[in-house]
Amino acid sequence: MSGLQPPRGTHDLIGETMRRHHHVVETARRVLRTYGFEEWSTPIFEDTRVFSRTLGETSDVVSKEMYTFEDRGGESITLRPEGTAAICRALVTNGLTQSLPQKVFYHGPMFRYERPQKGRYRQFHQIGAELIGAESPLRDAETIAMAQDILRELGLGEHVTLELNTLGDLASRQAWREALVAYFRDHADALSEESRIRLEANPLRILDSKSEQDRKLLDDAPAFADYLNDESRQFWDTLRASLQAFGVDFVENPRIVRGLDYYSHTAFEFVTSKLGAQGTVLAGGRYEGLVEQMGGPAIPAIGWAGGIERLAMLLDSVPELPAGIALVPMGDEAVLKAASIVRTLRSAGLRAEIETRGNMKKRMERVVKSGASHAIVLGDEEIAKGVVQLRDLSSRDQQEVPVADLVRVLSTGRA
RNA sequence: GCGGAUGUAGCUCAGUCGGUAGAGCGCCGGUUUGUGGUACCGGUUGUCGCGGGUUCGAUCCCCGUCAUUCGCCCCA
Repeated sequence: MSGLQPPRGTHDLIGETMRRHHHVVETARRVLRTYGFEEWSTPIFEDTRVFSRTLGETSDVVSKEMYTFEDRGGESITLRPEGTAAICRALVTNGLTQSLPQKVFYHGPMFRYERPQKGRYRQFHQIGAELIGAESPLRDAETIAMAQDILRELGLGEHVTLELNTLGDLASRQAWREALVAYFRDHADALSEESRIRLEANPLRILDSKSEQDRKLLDDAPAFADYLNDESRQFWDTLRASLQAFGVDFVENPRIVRGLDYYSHTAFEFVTSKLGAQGTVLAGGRYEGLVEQMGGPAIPAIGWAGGIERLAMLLDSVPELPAGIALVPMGDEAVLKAASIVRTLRSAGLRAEIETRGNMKKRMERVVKSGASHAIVLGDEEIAKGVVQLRDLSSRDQQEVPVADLVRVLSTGRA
């Protein structure tokens, strides 16, 4: 109870928590394969510039949430706060900009120095996918469809809705941003204190504000739709048509913006109301300048990342270990015999364990509690005859089975 | 970084108007080491989150701290 605790915002993945976590990753991995995505694993720490350059110096993540330190050689190192920048770095480092598209997924721990809350940790886990070399909005739609498939496979289809927005291209966004800043400057008095700060640092964030006074102001703010140039508008139209073609339902939400600077055009979030303030469960968008910032050519990409802890908390059912077979040997000789039987069962792919503690009643109690489907009881008498007692724990039927026939009986269910 | 709540056995929680603590569940053993989750009997568990202060005496009061949780910020 006292003594050493895990550091603030970290937690141990044990038992049910770990099974849920694992189920999320395994399910995602299965779906991702069907889309032709391949798994990459990049270092957990990187040269600080990988993140500081690309995420935008003014973003909160870079300015106050990164775990940055100097290593013994004097290099500035950062524990990765997200996955995308590192994937782009790896793409360039490994010379893969010549062979596009690259369809990549990853999962693992990320680190952000934030105030912990339910579903928000300092070390948390993400699973993410990046399609680098995404030539058309069709790829955006496909990548979003993939995310939706994963959520459905996890049984979260009912809990989660897709919210979609366009951020336009750089030119559209700049024109709109100027109009927006001008508008808010004129109404600075009516803005909340926080939004007045955002006005200078990251004005698009004001759209996201939860303050009521800001919301009122937003109704009359310049609408982005009026600033979309033809190219951006066409992209947006094609994206929505493609999503429909892939069978993806979505809700347009003009207030969706991105915390990180490298996004353009597509921005989306899968949202739930079941996790309090941490409602976003998976989010992503299109980014066009990131590979270039890593020293490669300008390559457009689309990607997303999901919070594994948040997804795991939403799962209705908890995956269990497969039911096993329990050996209950009575007597020293029987224990050794059980060891050899258990070995045979395991090499046949069955889960098998030996129960040796306590009297027979206690052993059977533990065996039943462990969720085993069968018990195998053996003592001197059985050993002499070369058989075991095989007991089906749900029907309570017990039969005598020759040791040599065990695997066959267990896998076919008949003698 | 800001504001609120919480912290007692492995778990859920009660309690002491200040005299070092309890219930249920769980766990362990027993009812002849050859048979089932329910029965009966017995047993086990705590630096009452940590540090300091007040007091003859603190788990209880005060201060600090750590952690959890809810909201803000931000985000997955």
